[in-house]
Amino acid sequence: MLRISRLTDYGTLVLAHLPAREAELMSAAEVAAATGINLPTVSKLLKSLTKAKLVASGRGAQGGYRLARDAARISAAEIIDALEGPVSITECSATDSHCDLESVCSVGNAWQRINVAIRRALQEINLTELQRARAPVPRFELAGTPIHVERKG
Amino acid sequence: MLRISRLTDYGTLVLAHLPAREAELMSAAEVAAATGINLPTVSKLLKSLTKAKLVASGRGAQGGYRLARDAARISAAEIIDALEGPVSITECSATDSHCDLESVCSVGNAWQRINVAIRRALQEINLTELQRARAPVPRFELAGTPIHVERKG
DNA sequence: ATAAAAGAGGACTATTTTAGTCCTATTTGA
DNA sequence: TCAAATAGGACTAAAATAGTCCTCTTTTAT
Repeated sequence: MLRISRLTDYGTLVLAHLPAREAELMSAAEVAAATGINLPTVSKLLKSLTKAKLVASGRGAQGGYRLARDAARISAAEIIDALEGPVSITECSATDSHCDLESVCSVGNAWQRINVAIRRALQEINLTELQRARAPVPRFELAGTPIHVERKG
Repeated sequence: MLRISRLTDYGTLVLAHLPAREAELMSAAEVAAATGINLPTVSKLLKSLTKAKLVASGRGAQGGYRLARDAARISAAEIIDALEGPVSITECSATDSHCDLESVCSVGNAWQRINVAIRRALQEINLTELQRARAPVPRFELAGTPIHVERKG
């Protein structure tokens, strides 16, 4: 449930290894070597991330990639959107369409609202935080009840 | 993305239509009629929900289903777990295993921590709230920054 | 007793998503 | 002008999801 795809996970790893905004470009092959992910896959990810403007690219010899902005200005939500498209938690909330069950759907946009809330939270998490493997654990507050999230093991 | 499956969405709808804890049982066929979902699918959902103890069943003639507890005591997290299994946001966080990229994975359990946080939040949302189509919008607070989530349109 | 109504459980198929690979075109620097 | 790169997209393979169906057991009413 509530799963991001493996490619998005890899994509985050790729982003975490990329040179900073003003630094020298790094080729897809180098990124593949650094991350241990297959070159074709890295290449595909970098293309998507470039199209989404999270990554800047240079073509030709000595070409390559680097972050398009400071890591602190790249959010988890943007990474997900770039690699999976802006899909929502349920199908009918995704399309904002009228599904067959509409007339009977008392649940309606409950999941939708949850989805929005989660997405907002994800917008507050940036790549820098994703890079810090042991960063302080996030805290969510829902409907006034603060919830502290402990580390797993 | 962060998507729940369509079956989970349907499952929530089914739950929302089920009689309360002490009420009379409702057959799968009746639930199917009430929700507009195919009988085989409703049946499958109800079996899963029963196995997960969210729903109580009676067999034989006059048999059927009803909620096993008050709607207020059934959380969104439980619904997801019942219908999709306790899968986590990323693969390696799901298995707690050692993936090939471990040595290089500076991202590590960042998504994992996010996942835990989201799950905790989901535990605070109950079926009653899911039933209220226009309930007050949830608020998340992440890492000290309160985020208010407006209604969509 | 027995038949009918209902759920339990699981096997199976089809569909859809996701992942991964590869080919061709374009750009750039030496 | 050649080689090193990215851009873009087509294609295949694998996996997850959805949906259907069959058989067995339980319960109630006749």
